[in-house]
Amino acid sequence: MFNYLNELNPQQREAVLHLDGPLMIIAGAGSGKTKVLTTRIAHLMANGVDSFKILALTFTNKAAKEMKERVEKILINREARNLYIGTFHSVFARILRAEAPRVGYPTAFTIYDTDDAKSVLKTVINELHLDDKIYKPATVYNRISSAKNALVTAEEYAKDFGLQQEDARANRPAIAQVYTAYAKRCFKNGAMDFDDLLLQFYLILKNHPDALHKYQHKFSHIMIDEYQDTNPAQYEIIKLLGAMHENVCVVGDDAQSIYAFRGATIENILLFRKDYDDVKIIKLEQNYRSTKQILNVANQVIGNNKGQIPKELWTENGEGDKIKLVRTMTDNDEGKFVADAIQEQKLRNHFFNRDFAILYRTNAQSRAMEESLRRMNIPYTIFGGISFYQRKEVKDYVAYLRIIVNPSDEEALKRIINFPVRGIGKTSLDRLILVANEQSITMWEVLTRAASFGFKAGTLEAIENFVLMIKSFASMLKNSNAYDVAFHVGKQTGLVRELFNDKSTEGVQRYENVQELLNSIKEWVDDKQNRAQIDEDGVMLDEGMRDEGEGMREENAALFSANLEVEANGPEDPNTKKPLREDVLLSAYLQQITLLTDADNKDEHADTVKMMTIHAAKGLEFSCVFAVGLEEMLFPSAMSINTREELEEERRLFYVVITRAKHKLWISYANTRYKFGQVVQNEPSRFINELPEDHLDRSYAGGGFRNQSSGPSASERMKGWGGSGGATPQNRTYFNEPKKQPEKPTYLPIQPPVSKPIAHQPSADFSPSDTTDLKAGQQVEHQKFGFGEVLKMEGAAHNPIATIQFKLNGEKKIMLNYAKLRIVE
DNA sequence: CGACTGAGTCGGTGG
DNA sequence: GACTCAGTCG
Repeated sequence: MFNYLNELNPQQREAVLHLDGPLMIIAGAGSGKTKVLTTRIAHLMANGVDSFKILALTFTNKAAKEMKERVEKILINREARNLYIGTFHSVFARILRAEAPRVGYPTAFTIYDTDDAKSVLKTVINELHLDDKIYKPATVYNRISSAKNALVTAEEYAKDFGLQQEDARANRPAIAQVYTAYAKRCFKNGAMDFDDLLLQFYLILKNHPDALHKYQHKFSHIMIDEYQDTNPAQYEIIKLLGAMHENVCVVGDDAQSIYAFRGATIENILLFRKDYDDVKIIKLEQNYRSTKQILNVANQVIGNNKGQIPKELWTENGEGDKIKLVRTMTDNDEGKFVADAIQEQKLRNHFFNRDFAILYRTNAQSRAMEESLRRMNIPYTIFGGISFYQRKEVKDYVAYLRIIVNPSDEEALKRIINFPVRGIGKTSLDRLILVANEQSITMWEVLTRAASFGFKAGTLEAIENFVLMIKSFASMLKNSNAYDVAFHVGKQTGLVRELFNDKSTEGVQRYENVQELLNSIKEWVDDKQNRAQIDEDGVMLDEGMRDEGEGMREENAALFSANLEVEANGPEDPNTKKPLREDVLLSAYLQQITLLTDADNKDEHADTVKMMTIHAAKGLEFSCVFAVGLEEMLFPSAMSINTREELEEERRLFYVVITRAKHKLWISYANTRYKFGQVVQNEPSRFINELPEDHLDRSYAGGGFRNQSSGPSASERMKGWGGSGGATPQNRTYFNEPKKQPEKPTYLPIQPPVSKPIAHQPSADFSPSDTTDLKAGQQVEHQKFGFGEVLKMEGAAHNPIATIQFKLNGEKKIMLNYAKLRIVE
């Protein structure tokens, strides 16, 4: 082991050497925070701390992964893999697999993402007969989320006079009811939302002394990254967990606190000092990232905020260029400028694509950038926006997997009950929900006992087949790993085949996405199995769950899979088959993917220009940064200019974007910009005025960059050929655009067949025939389309579809249940 | 039942 | 401009 301590400056070393007792590290941007954290972990282990007892919590999977890798690099032995490093959400989710039954949840509980949660909210809002124009799911979701982040349960919420008043003033007096109903429904579904992962864990620690005791012992040393981003729930949990050893080390930078909107509070930094008797405080102020010019600008900007923890970042790095201030006429010109500048820098200074980042306030701003980069043939990757696992086709597939692991999961059930079509339509679904609510049972229970609720014969048969199918999948859980189950499900349901048969561009993409999903499951299973083989003691300790004890684990594994079959096949002899190890089980996989974000699936090392929001860029660094859209109403956001607190958070955001840059920084704004399809004019951001003049290069700001081209602008020229700028999720990572796209829109899409039918006067004696036995080859007459010949018959028995070649109107697909056809011969 | 269409809406950041 | 929702039609 090399002497890692030599790599540190005095402050960093001091932080690493402080092994026991509370420690707070105030780490300025680019001051080597991750290095200190990882070195400290290594040092703890070198000094005899059991690697299983170290807990490190981050906010992103990426940060967790990086930390793991860097610890592994320092340590030569393989101890690093025993560390408990992860995001708050993933670590707590893992613990909850073992502890959730204490609060009445199943071990294989489902984690609802934001879409699932909003969908549940929509359901309960409707059931409460509230107007969903006023009680918008998104708004209500945020409100409930804030409550949970502040550890306010539905009960407490309803009792809190202040909250009731706030809601009344906002014309949403029934939020408390919605919260209660929502919580109840999630519980019934065996599902937790993101915030529940914190709230429920907290409740368990608070109400179950033995659980608290267990985890206090389990984690002798705790480290928290990005401490300024913690919310009260996280704060309280850390406080509980750390209360026994008091070996809590937090790292944060108040200047980079940008997550107040999801409940984070800087208060936690102040509170930390009060919670322990002697908190060691260390400041890291030497910046290793940026040039002097950039750092000076950053320092000045943040100086406009009141109440910062005093610190002054400095650097030994070179002077560097001045910051380039750019003004353009339109948002499209802004994009064009950025693309040109990237091209120029690549040629002149030999930068790679990967050296550039375009950072913006809102995701919507990516479009103008994309268009110009595409036009210049510059490869780019957009981070943020819709995650792979949120895509419809992927989510549908996953819904099947969810339902077999947790049949109470109503959201999953609703997605797939009639997909692919199996004759359980909206009417039947409504009925099902009605019965479930009346009887206070889950939809799944209604399905399993459908016969006793008087569904009509056809529907009943469809339901019974469906139930049988799901049960047969569930019976696989016990003996098969996640991949085998998933593969089987795809095959049996016809999901994969259906997508395969769709040869449209989107269809092919969807098929590929589903293949990708299967690959990811395979990879996950293989990875887990490989890791497992390394352990000699045969105990599954993968991510540090060893202390749970073997008995516990098997019990869990049995529980997961038993869930369904108990009713399906009767209790099984537990001795016939050994239960599968927990970590290759489908339920574990499902919980994990919900916590993945868009960024976790993309290659950050690819040689592409990176585009993302400033929020998403926190913790990252780039040689060249374009901070775009510095306009009033956009940055600062129109919604954040009413209070000092809000405005200061926007300013911190500005500070964050400046400090992402290592060598070169452009700050740009446009005079006009499209918003909701309309042009709006904006003033330059007030933050521009806070930039120190002597560090600015204004040669692009005097209107020097105008709409200089004589012809129509890039975006205008691109209009009309397809794609809304390529912002579709499928092709967000874009490599060398094939040159098939002409400079001018000479290509027009093929016109779809004429949609208006050529008039046909029905025969005088027209009367619809019984078409149940219609066969290919028969001659028919259609009320509107006229005479034709049946080419083929397809579709399910309850919904037959005929393809008919009409003499006047060409080939059409006709659904016999609705169309009126007369059989001629 | 489901694909299509026109109208209406739009508050942003994320695990 | 993009997305969702209610209504229409085959």
